[in-house]
Amino acid sequence: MIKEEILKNLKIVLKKIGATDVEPTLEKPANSDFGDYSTSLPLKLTKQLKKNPMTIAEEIVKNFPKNDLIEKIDVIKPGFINFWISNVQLINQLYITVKNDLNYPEYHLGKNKKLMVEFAHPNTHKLFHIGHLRNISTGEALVRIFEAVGNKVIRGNYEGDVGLHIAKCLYGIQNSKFIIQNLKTLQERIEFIGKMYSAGTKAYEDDPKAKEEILRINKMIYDRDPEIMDLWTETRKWSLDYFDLNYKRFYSYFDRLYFESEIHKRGLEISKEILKKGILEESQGAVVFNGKKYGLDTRVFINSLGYPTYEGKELALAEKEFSDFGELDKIIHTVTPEQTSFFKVTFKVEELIDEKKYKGKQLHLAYEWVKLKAGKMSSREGNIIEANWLIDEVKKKIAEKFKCNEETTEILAVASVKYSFLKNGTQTIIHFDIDESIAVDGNSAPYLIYTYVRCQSVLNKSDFNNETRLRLSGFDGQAIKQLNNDESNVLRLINQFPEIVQQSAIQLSPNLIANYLYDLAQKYNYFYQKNKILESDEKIKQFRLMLTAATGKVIKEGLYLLGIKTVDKM
RNA sequence: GAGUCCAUAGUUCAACGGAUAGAAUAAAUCCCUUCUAAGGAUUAGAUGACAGUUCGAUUCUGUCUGGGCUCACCA
Repeated sequence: MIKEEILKNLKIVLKKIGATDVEPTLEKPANSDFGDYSTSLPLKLTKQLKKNPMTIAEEIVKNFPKNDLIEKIDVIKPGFINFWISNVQLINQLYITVKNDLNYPEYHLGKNKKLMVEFAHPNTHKLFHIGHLRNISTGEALVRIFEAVGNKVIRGNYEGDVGLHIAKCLYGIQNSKFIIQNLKTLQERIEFIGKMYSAGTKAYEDDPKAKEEILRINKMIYDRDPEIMDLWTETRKWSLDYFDLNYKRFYSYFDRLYFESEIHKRGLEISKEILKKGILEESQGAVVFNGKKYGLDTRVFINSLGYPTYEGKELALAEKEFSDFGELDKIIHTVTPEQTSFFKVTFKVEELIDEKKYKGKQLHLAYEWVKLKAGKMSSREGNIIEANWLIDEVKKKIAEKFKCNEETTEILAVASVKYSFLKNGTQTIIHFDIDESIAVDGNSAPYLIYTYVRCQSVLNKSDFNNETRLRLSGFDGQAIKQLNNDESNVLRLINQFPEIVQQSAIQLSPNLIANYLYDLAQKYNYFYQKNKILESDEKIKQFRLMLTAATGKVIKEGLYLLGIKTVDKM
């Protein structure tokens, strides 16, 4: 990597001119007039070296080793040094991009190069809504990005299949007098349990008797009472079958599904053990963690009925997750931000249980909500947007506009929705409006995919093949002199791709890749508009075909990292 | 009340402490016998308020204003 090379050289130079204790830094200037990389080191060194920044800059440049990676080094007031990568190097990288598999710089969260990304987290008997879709889009992208930079990543998914929400749903079913055997399709079944959950929730709030009954059902589920088990097992399976279809539709899968039903017993055990050890304490009939001395909230681990809460269960989940796949460097929990207090507390308790095993090993990635522009999404108000419903709506929109076949329409619809989530930072609350939010033009997946298709189309019309690519290995001189601005912009962006991927891993930010791809597509389309490819002189034509091939490859690979498929024809 | 996250064009979003704060969309104008116009070009528009740190602040710190979320037995 050129970046590393420059940094290495800067380090040597700094030592030479007597600057100590400074880590060299390189920035990527927003404005391309300022080179491919730039550093503001001279400005930072003025105090230490007691010289003015321009003098320091000149000194650094004077001592900077000559090499053919760098074409030009500029010093610009008040004290920036700008580096320009040589065309030879850029084209060499372009060649590598087209010819070989893309190679990303590595990034690891620890020595084992192994982590778990825990995501999706739908609860059975409840709707799979657009919030889950954002979660799964984010989680899947993170998994692929971390794999790309050299990690073994385990996909975990913690699904809630016991607890009050289930009891509410089952209560609803028992009181509906509806014969569930009459429900034939999965779709009907899913809609049915959705309605029953709403009915149960309403009864729980409005009717004290119903509440009592629901609590009884809840207890029966925890105790695996035969009287309720059949219904529980059957309806649970409906949900799980449905989730499987969803995961498939969104191009995701999991190495391990964790269920609350499989861990709540152990959660209770652990909570009781650490109560004895004094980590937890009794209070008002419940077992709680008193977080005050750590500046944390007090939270309940065993409720006064003797059942483990979400917190209590989490202890067992952590135990399992950290033992199922050998030693992990990190577990990334992709969960909404209102759980921040919950995770702070459970991480702390786990650390108190076994510092060596847990401390610093977990991270709560608080990705934000998808909110409705007109009010909140709430099951009580019945205005939750189901994930599949949204995709189907977008699909209709795309079918109208693009008139492509079913398979392509499906891919574009999923791509549009995923991309519209992923182009935002994880911390951004998405204000959702069905008419505006899933744009199919502008900064959107169809735009990127269209650009990809355009690249393929050009290549297909050319004689571009392996042989001509190989002939280009000696590509230099003449063509380089003719490199114009449009070509240069695309070329430089293509060179940045591996670094962008690494950055997005470091910052846990898939949106960096999304924005980069959009930038690349824009630059390529501009180039395409202004420059003929197939009708140029042979050498230029070959070079432009290389650019086209690389652009297509990078878009496809970048979209793959975001969990988005491309098509070859639109 | 305490904690936490957030505040950028009309709207929806970008911007590792750097240089002229980028896009999309909405508006106007222009480019189709075309390598896919599902595209491209041009014009106009923004950092909530006040201090501080810094050579330099949208970014860091403090106060204020306005929001979201959380703070004991739901998950």
